[in-house]
Amino acid sequence: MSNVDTPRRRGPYAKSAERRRSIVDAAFEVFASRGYRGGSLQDVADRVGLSQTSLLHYFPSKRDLLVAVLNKRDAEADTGPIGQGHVDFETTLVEQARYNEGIPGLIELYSVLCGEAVTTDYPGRDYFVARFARLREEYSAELIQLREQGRLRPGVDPERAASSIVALWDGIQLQWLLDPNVDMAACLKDFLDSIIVPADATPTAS
Amino acid sequence: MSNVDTPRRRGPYAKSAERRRSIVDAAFEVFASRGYRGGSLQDVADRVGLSQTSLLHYFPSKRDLLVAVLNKRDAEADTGPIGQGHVDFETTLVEQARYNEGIPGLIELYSVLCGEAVTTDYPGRDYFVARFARLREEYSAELIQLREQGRLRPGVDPERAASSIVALWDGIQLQWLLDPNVDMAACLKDFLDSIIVPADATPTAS
DNA sequence: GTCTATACATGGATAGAC
DNA sequence: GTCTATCCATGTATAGAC
Repeated sequence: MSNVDTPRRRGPYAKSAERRRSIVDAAFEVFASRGYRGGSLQDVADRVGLSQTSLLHYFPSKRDLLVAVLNKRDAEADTGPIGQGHVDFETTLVEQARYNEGIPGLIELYSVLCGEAVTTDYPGRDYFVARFARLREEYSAELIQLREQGRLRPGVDPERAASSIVALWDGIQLQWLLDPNVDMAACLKDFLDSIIVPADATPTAS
Repeated sequence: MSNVDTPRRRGPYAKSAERRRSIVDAAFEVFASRGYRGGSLQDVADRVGLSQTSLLHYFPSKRDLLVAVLNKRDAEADTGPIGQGHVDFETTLVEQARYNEGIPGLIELYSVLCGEAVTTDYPGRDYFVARFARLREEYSAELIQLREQGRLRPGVDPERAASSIVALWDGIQLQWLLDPNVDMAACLKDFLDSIIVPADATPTAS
């Protein structure tokens, strides 16, 4: 609110924010490799070089830390290969998938927490429910738009196809984590080609 | 070895086997709703009406119990809608998916443990690695067979398609668990139709 | 802000009586 | 086979000194 744009005070505030960032980074790694339930605050604290209690000074509870980690995940996932220029739906997704192969930690975190999300009393459940709902809507809207351009193959249901894109992506990540030989991007591309007509196949002119 | 076929002794052995079964059943439920790491032996013991230490008499460690649960999962998953008569690859899969909607516990267990499987030092990791490898081989073989029958659509790569079938299935289960409105079987059918020509479309005669 | 000390619960697993 | 008692490790979280 006040003066976020003018970082006049370089004092404790800046340091505190940095601390928080490094804590979230550490928690990200811990949760990715051990899960939320399996990871401990002590693990996180050790990586930051802080005592477990000091860590709780920044994040009052483990749950709060998870929320922060999930937010960071969103931020990192948005940092895709392409900036904001809307190129092509299919191209964007495939490039994103290819790009993700370079950041296995992100995929690991996602897959682990997503599996845990279906358990009872899980703090991150709502996050995944909302995420899935949002992705389905977004992709569905994209597909409807493609249909209007005559690029959606006949008989394809946008809603179901949107669910399937998300599903295929999530599922292929699981396989890839357990066997890196699986070609995530290729699988995704094959599927997208089966429901979408390539852009250069129906242009106005060539 | 000795006389398994002749259940002469109805004594302690039969009872012990029954106990083991009920313990595995309870563990199945506990791991399904809380995960392996989140579930406790005490939870399991309480459901069976046994002390936690008595439970360890049957399964020396929590890890052993997980193995037993995973084996039970295989057994239950094999108990599909169709017996053993090989009808049609696509039909079999879709009916299996539809059937699974009636046993959410099985799906929940699978999804949770599968997510945990990508964490470090997880006892069930090998199980899932092997399972994925086997499914990919099986499906791939089926698709190659279909190709020989001229029922595989042109341009479809059997290996990748096999991976994708498994991936789509796993992923759609996750979504379904978090939102029952998602139509698992329909998504699977759509995808299969996009790579396989329906059986009644290329028969010898009609 | 950072720490030590500690509370308090829960976890898996063992020893040994019955 | 089943239990109680117990061990020992680990977990999250709090209190309070510095």
